[in-house]
Order: sequence, then structure tokens, then C-alpha cells
Amino acid sequence: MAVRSVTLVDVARRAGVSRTTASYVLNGRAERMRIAPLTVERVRSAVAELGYRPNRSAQTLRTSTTSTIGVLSDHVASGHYASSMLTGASAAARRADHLVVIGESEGDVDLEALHIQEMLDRQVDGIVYARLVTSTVIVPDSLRDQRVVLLNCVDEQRSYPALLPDERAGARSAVETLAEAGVAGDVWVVGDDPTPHALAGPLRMAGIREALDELGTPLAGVVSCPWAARDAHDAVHHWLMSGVRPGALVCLNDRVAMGAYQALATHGLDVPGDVSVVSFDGTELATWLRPPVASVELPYTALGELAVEALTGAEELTPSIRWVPMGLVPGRSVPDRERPFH
Amino acid sequence: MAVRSVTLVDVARRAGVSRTTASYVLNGRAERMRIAPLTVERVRSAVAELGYRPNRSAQTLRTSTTSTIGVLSDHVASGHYASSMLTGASAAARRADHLVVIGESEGDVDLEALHIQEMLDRQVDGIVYARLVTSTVIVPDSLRDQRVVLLNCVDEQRSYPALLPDERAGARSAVETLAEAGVAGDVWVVGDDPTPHALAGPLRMAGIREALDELGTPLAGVVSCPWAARDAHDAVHHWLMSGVRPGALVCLNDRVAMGAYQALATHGLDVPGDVSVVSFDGTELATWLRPPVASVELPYTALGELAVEALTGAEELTPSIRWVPMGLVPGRSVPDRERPFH
DNA sequence: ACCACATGCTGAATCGTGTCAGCAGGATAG
DNA sequence: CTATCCTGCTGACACGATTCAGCATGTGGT
Repeated sequence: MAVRSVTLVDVARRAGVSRTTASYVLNGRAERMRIAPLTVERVRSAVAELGYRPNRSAQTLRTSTTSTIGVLSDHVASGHYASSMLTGASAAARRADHLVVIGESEGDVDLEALHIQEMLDRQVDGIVYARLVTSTVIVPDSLRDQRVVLLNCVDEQRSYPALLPDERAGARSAVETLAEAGVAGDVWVVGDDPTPHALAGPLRMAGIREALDELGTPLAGVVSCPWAARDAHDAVHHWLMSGVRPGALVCLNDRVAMGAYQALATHGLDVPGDVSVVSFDGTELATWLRPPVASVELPYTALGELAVEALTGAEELTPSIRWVPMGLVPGRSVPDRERPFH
Repeated sequence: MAVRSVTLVDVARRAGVSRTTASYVLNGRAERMRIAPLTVERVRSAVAELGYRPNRSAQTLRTSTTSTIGVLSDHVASGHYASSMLTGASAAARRADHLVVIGESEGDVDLEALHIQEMLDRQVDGIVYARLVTSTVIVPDSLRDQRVVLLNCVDEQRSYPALLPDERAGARSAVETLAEAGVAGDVWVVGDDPTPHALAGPLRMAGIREALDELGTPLAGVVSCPWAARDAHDAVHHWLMSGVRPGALVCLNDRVAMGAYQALATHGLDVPGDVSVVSFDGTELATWLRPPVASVELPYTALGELAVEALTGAEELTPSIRWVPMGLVPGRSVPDRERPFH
């Protein structure tokens, strides 16, 4: 701070060349500008000896680029998993020599506007507009004409590039997991579509129905409840009281699966002995249950990475939806076909 | 982008004054510089009419300040709760008209060094050096002479200001919760200190022991296990097999509590009817258990806020540890004295 | 001997702002 | 009438980089 830092002039002086030449070397224009290899070498070693680091603000002032990506989200944190989106974003940013600045709107439009203003003032090179829960959004006008990628959401006009988890394919793989294990008996879904703008529910349901239909074993039914552990417990508990004995449960998220586990235990039903269970989200919670539940993973890390890669890459951004594959976090909640009685 | 943005020159021209005068007005130096009130007004309205926003990079180039705080962490995400630290940081930053840039080192020293370099290159006004798990750290040399606040960690030399959860007081309040509920029978701790540099375990143990000693009912014993659901289940399960019947369990974190719940259920023990349970961390997991477990909350949001406030504030940063209070997330895992039988 | 051309480099303008030093002109003092 | 002071403003340099246009010098062709 106190010591005046090394500037390009210092480097140039040390290398015995002009500032211009030094600049060309550092910006990889040495070739095109016909700088002699020997001179290039002199500049390079001057940089190394002096520990020169370019002043980012000065560069920004000239070039209007900052090597910075803004990530704007309604809730960075609250969702246990969503924050791994930041992990992905941060990693991708580093690879591209960028930095990530974050803004959390907490669902408040005014707060969001302020964050956007701050980011634009700082001339971020691109903005990731993210939602915790997959949903349809109205992108603020202030982002028009900016480099924007929507993460886990889409705008109604489809005028921005968007990244969404491929829930449909994910749902199919959940059903396939059950099929491969040779699950006998009826397959039921637990949960339903809770909020109006949320997209995951319907897509998951569609994928499940499709896959089951193709297998010739249509969905036995749906136990409807909000996507929370407590609600799921109560719903499944009452449902089991009626005497139904399902072969498998497809829980629409891990918290629902947790509630279902609790209810199954109360009724003396063993997982996977009596009932198989698969779930969605792939949170750590899935691994904490006994037995761990097989869960279709929300690809938050990949979403974060892909979004930042799109923004830092040179390619044009085209408005279109990209469906990001969901992996399966394996569990012991489905019988193992190889060793069925282990 | 295409349209050249409004600069201070435009404002000055419109107000019919020099750039200097406009600058003085905007920096609140009008008074000291004896700018006539009428002139001030003219500049103000020119700013409003033109929608002028100062160019941050140009300001930085002159002043060497960026109104930006860097948050450097080993794992922003993986810990379900830690990310609320970012929520706090982001909120506090907004209040101070600052922005937060993040860097996740994933425990890799080289990666950390790169992130630090990027942040220093961008001349952040301060850095929050954070750890997911409370621990003793060695702060990289590159941060010497920078404005740094340690969050959830301390350096051995105690040469930086540090924020730590007040685990000791938190542990006492956990025990008090049990005492107030009139818990009968022996109190046992589940868990132990798992990793060498982690600080939370010993502090929690110390607080628990102190509080119990003061109550005249010393700790009955410790069921030792790593801080994970599965390990806790196995440990508690085996322990219960030996016939012990505890009055209350103090679980050293929520995942341990989850494992303990599973084992208690296997042995037909009811919470809180047969055994009371309190826990630490205050994650959402605590609320998902049946019944929800009372848990001493890690104050991540507050830590984030306080760290950023310290860095954006004008006060000197003094090397010292500040213990941040931990709240109690209420649960139904302890009998309610008012209505003991529900 | 002359022009054309390639080679290897540099001078100077520019980005938008902050701020020191100083300048006109009127009021006041001696 | 001159010297001094205050009021209200402005000129010009600096921050550290990028980049266009141009300037010597050598080299080959006719």
C-alpha cells in the first residue's frame, strides 16, 4: 500500500524499451508487431524480476472489460445445495482468469435492482441470473443488452440463453433404476407440484409417467403433499393407514423421502426389503438416511460452471434452453440385483 | 455498450460549470470548496437529468479504492449452512454500498494463492478469510499488510482480528435448556473431537462440562464417534445394546443427532418421552427430524455480517478474538415443562 | 543511384476521475 | 489609493494502461 507499486513504465525502463513495446509483449501482440524475440525475452524477465502485475483498473478504464462475472441470485444460501452453484461458478471463473462477484436479492425486486446497478457500475463482463428453485422469471429491464445467462430459470419470452436441469431425463433414470432392480409391486409418487412458477414438479411427473408407461406398468398413484419432511411424513402415514402396500415410492425430493422413511418405519416397513425408494435433488440428506436413498442429483455445480463458461467464452450467446443432465447418487434404498439378500 | 456513457464532463457542461466543480459537488466537498448553493443545485439536477453514474474504474485508478470486499473461503458451499455466511456478507456489503467477490480454494493452497492474487490485483478494500469448520489457520504471507478479518478461524500468532462462534456459551445454553425442562437421568455426550485443527469440539465439551458441574450433575459419559449420521447411529446403537438408558443426549452436531435418533428408534426409545436430545449447528436438518431437535445455532449469517461491517467500517482493525453469540433453534426434543404430557 | 518494402521499435493521444494550486473580482482595511 | 482577504470557481496534471500512426534502419530489385 505504502510502497508505490510496479508499473509498466518500470518494466519498460528495466528492459530498455518503450512502454508501448512492453505492452505489446504482455498482450501477446509481439508476433504481429514484429518485436524481436530477444526483446520479448528482455521484457519477460523484467516482468519476472520486478514482480510486475498489471493494474486492473487502468486496464478496465481503457478496455471496458473487467474479467469479472456477476452472479445474481434470489437465495445463494438457504437451499443447502444451491450454493454449490457458486462452487462451480467460482471454479469456472478461475479457469478463465475471472472473478465472481455475488449479489443476493432475497426475492426483493428493489434490492435486486440495486445489486444490478452495482454490478453494471463495475462493468462486469457478464451476469448469471439464477434462481434457487427452477422457475419462470421476468428478467429486469436493466439487464437488457447485457451479456446474461439464466440459471435454473427461463424468461417467458425465451429471449435469453437458459440452463435448466434435465428433470425429464432424470426422472426417467430414476424409474429405470427401479426397473433394473426388478422392483415388484406398484410404483407410487410422493409429493406434487407445490408453487405456481416452479417447473421441476411437472417435469419430474412427466418423466416418471413416460418411463413407466413405456415399461407397461403405469403409475399406481400419487400421494400428494408439499415438499417438506413433516408434510410428507403425515401424508404417507395416513395413506399407509388405509392398508395400501406399495412396491416402490418415487419421492419428489429428498426431504419428502425423509418424511416417507419416517412413516414407513412407523408402519414397520423395511427399505428396500418391503418398499424401494428413489428420490430427487441428490442432497447430502439423501446419504444420511438409513439406508441412503438413491437420488437424482440437481446438477448445481455443472449449472454454475456452464453458465460462467458461456459468459467467459468467446462464442455468441444465443437464446435457447440447454438441458443439463442429472446424475444419480446411488443409495441402498433399492434392492441390489446382484446380491439380493445381502 | 454502444452508446458512449454519460461522463462527468457531460454533467459539467450541462450545469454550465467546470468538471472540477462538478466533482467537488459529487464528493460532498461543496461546502469546503465554497461552491454556491445555486451552483450545487444546478449540478445535482444535471446529474439527475442525465442519469449520470460515475465510472468506478476511473475512480479506482485515482483513489485506489474499489468498494469491494473479497471473501476467501475453503468451501463456500459444501456445508449446507456456511453459505448463509455469504448471505450475511452480501447484505452487510450492500448496506455499505460495497460488493462482494468470492473465491473458493477448496482447501488447495495454490488455488488459494491464485484467488488472493486476483483479489489484490483488483484492489479489494478488505478480505474476509473464512473457514467452513472452526479451525486454527496459517494466514498466507500475501495477506500481510492487508485489511483482513478471520471468520470462523484464528491464526496461531493472533495477529489478525478474528470472529468465532461462542461455542462455550452456546454449550452452556444447551445444558440449561435441558435443566429448565427438568430432565431426569444421566446426561451423555455423543460425538467427539474429530479433526486436529478443529476448535468447536473441545469448546463445546468444555462448556457442557462446566454447566453440568455447576448444576451438580456431572457429565455421565461420552459416546465417541465421528461427526456423521452413520457413525453416530452405529456408535449409539452399540452403546444402547449394552443396556444403558440415558436421560438426555447432547449431540455434538445435527448429523450426529440424526444418527442418534435412528438408533434410539431402533431400540424403541421415544424422544423426548424416554430421552431428551439437544444438538449443535442449528441446520435445517434439525427441523426435519421427528420431533425437531433443539439445536444451538452456528451464527454464520452474523459472522458474515460482522466481518464485512468491520472491513467497511472506518474503525481501526485490532487483532483480537470476538466471540459471536449462538442462538438456540427450538425443537420438541426436550419435554415442555409447561405442558409435560403435551 | 533510386524506390519499395520489410523490420523493429516509439510518441502521443486516450479512457474518466480526483485534487492541488491558482486566478479573477469584489469587499474590506489601513 | 494600495494592500490584503475572501468568495467562487477553473486549469492542468496525475493515476496506469492500450493502441494508432509513424519513424528510423536495413535489404532487395531495377
